[in-house]
Amino acid sequence: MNEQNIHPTLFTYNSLLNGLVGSSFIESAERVFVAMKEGRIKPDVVTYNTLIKGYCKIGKTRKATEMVREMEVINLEPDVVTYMTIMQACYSEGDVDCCLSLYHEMEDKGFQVPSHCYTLLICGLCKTGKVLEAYALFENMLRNGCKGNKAVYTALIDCYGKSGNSDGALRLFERMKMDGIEPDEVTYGAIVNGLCKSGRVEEALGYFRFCNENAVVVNAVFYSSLIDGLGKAGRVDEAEKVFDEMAEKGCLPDSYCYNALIDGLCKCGRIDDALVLFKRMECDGCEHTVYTFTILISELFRVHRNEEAVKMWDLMIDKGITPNVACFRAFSIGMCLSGKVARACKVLDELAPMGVVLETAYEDMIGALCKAGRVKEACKLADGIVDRGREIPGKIRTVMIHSLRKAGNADLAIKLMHSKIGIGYDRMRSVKKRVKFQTLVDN
DNA sequence: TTAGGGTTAG
Repeated sequence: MNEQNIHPTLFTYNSLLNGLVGSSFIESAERVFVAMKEGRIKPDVVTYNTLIKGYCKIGKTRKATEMVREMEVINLEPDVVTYMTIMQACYSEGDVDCCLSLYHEMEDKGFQVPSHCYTLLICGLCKTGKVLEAYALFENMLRNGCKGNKAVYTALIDCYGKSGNSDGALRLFERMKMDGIEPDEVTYGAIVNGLCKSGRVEEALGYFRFCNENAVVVNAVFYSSLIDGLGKAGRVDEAEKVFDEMAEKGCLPDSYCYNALIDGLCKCGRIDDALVLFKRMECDGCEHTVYTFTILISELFRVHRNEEAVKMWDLMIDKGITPNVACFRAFSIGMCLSGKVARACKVLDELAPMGVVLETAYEDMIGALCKAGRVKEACKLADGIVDRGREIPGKIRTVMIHSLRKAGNADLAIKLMHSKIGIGYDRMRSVKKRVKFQTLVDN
């Protein structure tokens, strides 16, 4: 046996490292890595890439990036795999800017940019709604000899649809087929969603029929878009039919489907049917979500069933569902307009210790009151907010001015702009004369 | 021995 067979080779080390990283034994991998650096066989680019993958896998993208710098220090050139590993991690974290800068770095270094790199960039840009940049990169991708793929086309189609350009989406759809890429249920889902969002429900139904006739199995995402589109177009009876049909076809409605139908029923004034479906949702084993509650709370307030709306809110909190900004907006606006401004503020205070911070809450409440012409109550609320030191007076003042202007009350907005209301009160809340908002409507 | 993507909501 020669020496090479007795001692572990670089290949052995790297394989060992890969196994450890694959099982998320990162600390053991680090020990092996240190041993390599101190030993006879020095780490190579594969060693580094493997460890970088390990860091990315456990969410330590920063540490992974530091490893690249370490490579540069020892004159070990990072390769395409190094860049792609980190880019994949950035993509998973939703950091498209990081992906872009890695891409530019690769280009600067003269690397052959892999097709998957373009895929990640285009999908990332589409997710953030940057349709033009995404399309420009798509053209780059083709120019550089890469072929379009299902994910790229679907992401672009979805992004075009969401930006209100369904015609652009349909053109890409045709191009995709010409390119020899077969659309699947996800692609059709994106098409249907885009069409529904721009009110082209009839065409969406056409694609639905096409899928049914051509053995394209429609999934719950597709159904939810269609149910939502039909409901928003006031065709809730058809939405109900589609909803029932999906279960018959063995596709269980998920919370998106329930919420879309509940919303459609509300929009058609069938709140009681919506409440029945709300109960059925739970019985069918489908969890209520913050969206379910938001839809129902808004609608109950809208039809002045205020008590029930409040009960709905309490039920949500009892169930441990955390309200988001939109949900609290629906609740607080309803409360303000039904004259319970103080109660809405109290609820907001109670949410803070639960770790729920709703940044625009006061703006929404002041805005709703101004819009309803209830400026006096808006002023009282504004004073209350400043009294409790919840916001700096200057910000509340700006909010009031914007709200008044938006509500068409330009006279009061100008009066507030030129007055000293809210000013003269410093951030340290030392006692200083402060002119109350209330004085705006007192005389 | 090292990198893999896309669709749903007020």
